[in-house]
Amino acid sequence: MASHRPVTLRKEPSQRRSKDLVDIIVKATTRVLLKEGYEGCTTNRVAEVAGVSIGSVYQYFPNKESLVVRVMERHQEKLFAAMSEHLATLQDATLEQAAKTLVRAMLDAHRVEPRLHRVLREQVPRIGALKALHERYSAYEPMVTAWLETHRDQLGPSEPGVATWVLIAAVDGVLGRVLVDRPGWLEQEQLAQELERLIVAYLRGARA
Amino acid sequence: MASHRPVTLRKEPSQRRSKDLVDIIVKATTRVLLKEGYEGCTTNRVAEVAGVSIGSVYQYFPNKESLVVRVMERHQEKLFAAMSEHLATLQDATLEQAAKTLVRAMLDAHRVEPRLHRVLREQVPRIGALKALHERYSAYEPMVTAWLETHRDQLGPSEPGVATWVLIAAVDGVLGRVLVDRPGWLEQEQLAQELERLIVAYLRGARA
Amino acid sequence: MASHRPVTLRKEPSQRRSKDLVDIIVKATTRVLLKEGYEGCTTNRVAEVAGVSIGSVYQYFPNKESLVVRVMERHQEKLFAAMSEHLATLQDATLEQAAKTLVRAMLDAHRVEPRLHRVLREQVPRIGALKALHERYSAYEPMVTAWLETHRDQLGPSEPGVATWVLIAAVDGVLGRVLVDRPGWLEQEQLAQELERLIVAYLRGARA
Amino acid sequence: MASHRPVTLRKEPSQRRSKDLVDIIVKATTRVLLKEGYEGCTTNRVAEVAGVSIGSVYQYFPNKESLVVRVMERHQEKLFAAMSEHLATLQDATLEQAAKTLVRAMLDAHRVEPRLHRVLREQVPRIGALKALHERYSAYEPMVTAWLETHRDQLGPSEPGVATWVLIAAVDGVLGRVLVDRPGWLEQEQLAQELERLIVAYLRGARA
DNA sequence: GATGAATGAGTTTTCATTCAT
DNA sequence: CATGAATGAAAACTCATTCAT
Repeated sequence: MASHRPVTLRKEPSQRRSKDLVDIIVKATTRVLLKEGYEGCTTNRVAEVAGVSIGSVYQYFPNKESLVVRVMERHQEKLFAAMSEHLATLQDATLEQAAKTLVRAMLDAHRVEPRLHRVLREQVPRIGALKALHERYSAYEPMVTAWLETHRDQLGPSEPGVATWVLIAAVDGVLGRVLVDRPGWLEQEQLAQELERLIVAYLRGARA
Repeated sequence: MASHRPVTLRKEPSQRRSKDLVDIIVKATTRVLLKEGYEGCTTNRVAEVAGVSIGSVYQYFPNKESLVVRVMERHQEKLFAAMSEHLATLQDATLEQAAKTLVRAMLDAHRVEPRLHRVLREQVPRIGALKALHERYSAYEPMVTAWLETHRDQLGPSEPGVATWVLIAAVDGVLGRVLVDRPGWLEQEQLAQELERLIVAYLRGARA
Repeated sequence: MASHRPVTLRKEPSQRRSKDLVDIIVKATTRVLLKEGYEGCTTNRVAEVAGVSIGSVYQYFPNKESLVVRVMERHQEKLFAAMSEHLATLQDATLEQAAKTLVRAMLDAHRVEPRLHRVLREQVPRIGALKALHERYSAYEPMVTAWLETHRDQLGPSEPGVATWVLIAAVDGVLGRVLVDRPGWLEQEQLAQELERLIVAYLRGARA
Repeated sequence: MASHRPVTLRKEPSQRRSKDLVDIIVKATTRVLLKEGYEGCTTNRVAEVAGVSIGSVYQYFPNKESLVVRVMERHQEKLFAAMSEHLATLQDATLEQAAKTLVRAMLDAHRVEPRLHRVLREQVPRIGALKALHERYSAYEPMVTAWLETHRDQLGPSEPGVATWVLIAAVDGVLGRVLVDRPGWLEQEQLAQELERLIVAYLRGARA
């Protein structure tokens, strides 16, 4: 189904000039992705927007997918940076503070480049890519799990690993849907509060 | 970006023979979607798999998208049927029972044809379609909201409308992620329990 | 180049009902030709507009071209009728009267259904058909030639046969161009006068 | 009816190689147009005859029509060149000389590539194209009008502008018909004489 | 005869990718 | 290294025509 093709750079750009080149191409890909969507994101168009010859694109990127993957990676890095700042303060937080922190972190992540985020989520149809997105996106899971483990006494019956996974999937699911169906809500305090409540309640655990 | 093309049938199949034809074509589309993904789902391939001439496909379907939309609609109908059975019992349920019901309903929906569900979620990149999917998918929201409204006293501070939206987005988000990253979990009791706990806790509401 | 396919009716419609049918189809073809042009004039569209099944169309017309040819023939008949009335009075006319008559005749012919006339001239690309158009269109040439032969003494040096041909081609050329480039002129007296002058002058003949 | 699609080149061929390419394609289009007519002139056939990949055709030509338009333009240029030579001598001509010049000019134009000329006239059914053809074709009208204006005293009652238009339409009509119905006449001196007579007579003006 | 569902060869056009310059 | 002309497989879609009912 998903034929597996290479998505890594053909060669690491070593010199200054080639680094710039790769950068320009990735930025152009982003721009095209935003303006024309995934379907409209043709390699020739990217080259044109980058002001670079199509040959130069293929010098570094083995195929079209690798371009998009690279855009995703860049985006992830930014997300991760945005979240890390928040999550660094997690360790000594109370449950309420932790929830607040996590929500702010994920909201901030979604605010980095919401339109790009949305395009990447919706329009990038390749399975492999989507999975990769999830994996990298969850690179901070361990931080959350760690916190849960050191606060197990205050928590309900869920396993820290599972709870982390469920929590992040849930919050991310809500945010993803907000992005598509209710973009305005991203800036509303009420959304943050609902999500905090969701987290606190779930973690504190209501025994049935 | 998302050029809007018609997605309704060219003409309603009236005779027996044409109804069968449309049915065969939709089934073939499903099969191709499953085996080759959205990108591999070409009109010619669909015709071939359906054992029907390409012209016959275009007799009823104005374009490729309309094929996929039709598959989605069929799937929705099945989902909705699967959920409705469960949700019919909602009205007099306690909070715990309601949570259980909702989770079973959504789990069942995801079990109807999980691989198709996944492909439709992941591989159908067209915005319009995705939104339509959400809308139809949420046709049962009112039932949940209704329940919430009649049990407001047992609930936390969230508005019923908002709570429904958040809840469904959250559970759906988790299930969607399960589908992609942990397909095995669909059959595990633990997942259901976590989700029930999530729902009950959120609704009962933990005041900070 | 122009593959020669049959353009005559499959069978003469004998019964009243079939005559009506053929008539309806031809009228529908005309309508489609006018509204959508030659390219948009598909057999299925014609059948639809005629409110008749496509099978019925092929019952009488062996192929698409034959439809258009039939429209042309009908149009010719009308033209011819329109002209004949005028030309019947030709025999005893003076040169000036004859010119006037000829011009009125051809103008009237072009006024019968100018838009259809134009479409037939411009949009019907088939050589065979065009030639047939010319031939039938010139069915009245003999009348003109006859007049010329009985008034040879008043005329310049041109051969009656050649003069007729040239004259008709010239006037028709002007009118065809008027139809395309200056449709408004069709109703202007000045055009008629210019053409009369052209005819009289040419026939009276200016010896160099 | 006449959907308006772009007919200009996608990009100007700059390098030697691409200029040749465009040239080869246009020539191939001409050849196909001549051999198979407009209907048979498919882009794939053109590419094949040009010995070029279909992709290369679409590199420069946005669609099929633009190919034909380009052929027309080339033809016009040749016509115009052929006529200009003759018409350059018009200014000091007597009426008889002017008529001769005009006829020679138009005859020469029709002799440049009579079969192509005929195909372009007959087989190019698109309205826009036909009008454009007329306009470009009449680029020399002003020269004729200018001559008429400086020789008004020798002329009959017609307005120079109108007279030019009528004259050219008439002669062109005759020649067009010759092309289709009597191709042999193109080389006959008698045709030229008739046309000269037509022109002189009309311009000198026979008052009714 | 009439119907209209079904056909499928044939069109236009795109776009990832290569490779000669 | 960079260029961008050239490639061509493959996609979406049309429409004249047939033929089973």
